[in-house]
Amino acid sequence: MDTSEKNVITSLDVARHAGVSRSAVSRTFTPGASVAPATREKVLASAKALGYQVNMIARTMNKGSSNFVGVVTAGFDSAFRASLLSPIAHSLSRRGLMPLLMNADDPAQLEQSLHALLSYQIAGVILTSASPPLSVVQHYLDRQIPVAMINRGHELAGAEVVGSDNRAGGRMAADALLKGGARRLAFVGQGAHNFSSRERWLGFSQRLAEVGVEAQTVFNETPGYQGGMQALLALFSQGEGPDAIFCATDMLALGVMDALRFTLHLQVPQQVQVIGFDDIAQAAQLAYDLTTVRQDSVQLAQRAVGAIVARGENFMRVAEFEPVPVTLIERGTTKIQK
Amino acid sequence: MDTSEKNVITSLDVARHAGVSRSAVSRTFTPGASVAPATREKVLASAKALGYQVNMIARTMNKGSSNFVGVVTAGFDSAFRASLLSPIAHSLSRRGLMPLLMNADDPAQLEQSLHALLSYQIAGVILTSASPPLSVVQHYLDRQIPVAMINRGHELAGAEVVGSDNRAGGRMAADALLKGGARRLAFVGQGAHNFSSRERWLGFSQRLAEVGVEAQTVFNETPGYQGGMQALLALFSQGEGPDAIFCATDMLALGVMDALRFTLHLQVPQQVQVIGFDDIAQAAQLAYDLTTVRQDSVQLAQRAVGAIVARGENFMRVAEFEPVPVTLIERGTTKIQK
DNA sequence: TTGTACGCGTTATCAC
DNA sequence: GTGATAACGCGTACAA
Repeated sequence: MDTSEKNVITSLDVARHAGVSRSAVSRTFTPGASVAPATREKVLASAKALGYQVNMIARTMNKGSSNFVGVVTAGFDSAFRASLLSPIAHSLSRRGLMPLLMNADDPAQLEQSLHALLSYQIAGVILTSASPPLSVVQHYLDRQIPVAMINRGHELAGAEVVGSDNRAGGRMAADALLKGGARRLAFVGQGAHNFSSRERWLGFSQRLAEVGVEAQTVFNETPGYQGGMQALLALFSQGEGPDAIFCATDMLALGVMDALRFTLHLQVPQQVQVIGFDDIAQAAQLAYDLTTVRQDSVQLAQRAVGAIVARGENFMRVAEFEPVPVTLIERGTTKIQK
Repeated sequence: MDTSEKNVITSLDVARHAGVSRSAVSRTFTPGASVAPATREKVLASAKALGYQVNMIARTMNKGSSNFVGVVTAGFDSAFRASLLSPIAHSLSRRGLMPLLMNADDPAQLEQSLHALLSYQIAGVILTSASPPLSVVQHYLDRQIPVAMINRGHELAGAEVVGSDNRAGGRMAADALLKGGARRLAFVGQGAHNFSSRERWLGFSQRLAEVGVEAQTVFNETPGYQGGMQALLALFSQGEGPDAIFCATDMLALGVMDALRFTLHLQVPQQVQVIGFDDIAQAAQLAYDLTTVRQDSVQLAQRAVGAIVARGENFMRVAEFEPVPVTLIERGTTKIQK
């Protein structure tokens, strides 16, 4: 019972079944081709009958470019980045593009992987991570492959940049804390090399400067929950300590909150107000109920995908950066006075 | 300055540069081919000089199968599933395979997408979601494409099944709660159609039966945090309510805890003990400090990838299911009595 | 509008 | 061990 027949249907099979030529079949499945409605019908009928679908690999080979889009992400454990992944996959799929996943956790491996992507004739690359080396990214641009970066600086001419209005978010945070009566403000962020963290701090401190206040700042290399705890203990290790803290990410804020409550036994928000950034799902849980600045991850994803597509059609297009609006979500870690 | 030269290097370019034939180049880059060390050296040198890399698309077309592996996931928002994604990508990459991401959030779209994967000559599919329709999966098996499913039942002959030892985990949870003096036990799980949830409940209730105890159970259709809150309120809506609760996932447990603490104002673990399942990062945060049964996601990922590879080499191999061990992580939501 | 013929870059087969 | 040659399945200029 050796049924090792080639079970795969090609355009030739469909052509024969429909009594037309292979090119007729090809044209039927090529958007924007010229086929007579009659033959088109015949072909589609035969295709459905045989279960034919275009071999994307063959199509890619002869057209020279695919519908693969590399999605580079470091740390799916980051809740916000994970929340970006789903809408990205969705947006790509809606436009007939295929997400090729690329893990950027290991910087050494990453450079290889990014280079390897080139041999797949990819249609573009989306970077959601803060880390990938720009040297490799330049390779893509040299080969006319569109690159979109989310929440990064405009360090690379020719790369599309999509991002939230981080500065406005920082200003919102400042206003909210001031409105709650804050007098000694602090900022907790990630390493100064981190673009979005720096932007949020800039917005925050600029707003404070306008009202003549200066904020204490801690840039911690350790990200996330642990980083937040460390940063908080550093803030309180000398002097009086702040009565209001703006954190560059929600995860930092959760660490800050837990260190405040369980290590220093301080009340949030009565003694110390806290604001985060991102609005991850966890921020809404009752144990934290964190006031935060929400990023619109669906919007970010759509813009990144849109940018890839647009630049695919015209690689030399002028990219104008327009930040995606953010929203203050007021919950229980700030004091609202009506 | 129209530099629209074909900038891409092919094996022919390398062949010419090295003064050999195209075949020699191809053999050099084909694992397990026979090339004279001397020519091999020449080829590699030329390849490096020109910046050549094998065109994977052309290779795929010629060989009839690619190194793409479809990774099907519903809801990256689920922390545990997200934690699976990173090791899967890593394991695949170590074996020279490429993860093609597939979002299963929209069931209607999913069936199309899964079908579309076929036109990419994929080498296999890994399902981490509980939902995908088995009908489509059968298509893959019919075409001799390996399929690995994580934490699902053996519903499909020929599909590789990888999973945690869910029953043992349920037993551990029972023992831990009993050891803490529990008398009125309850189980909170996801809909009965959910395989791993059911298995965990089976282990739990079997262990309890051995000591002559019966548990109250709530199977809630709503998953995650919200589902946990709902389930808990249901448990306490009549009668005395349990003094110990085993939840099929950590997210359910977090919802249960917050409803206990913030809605019913009960003490955890003094009045009610809680145990979760998964050990997501959030379980270790001080605000919850949740005792839980840890799944080894790295191990699960490696096995799934290994299964794909093994079955790719021999599609008819006999797959023996061996559950991945789980570990009880004791934290602050159970009472430990030495 | 339709069919014919060629090329995309690679690997497998076959003589040498 | 090496080099020529034939596929792989598709899109598309070209001629009809």
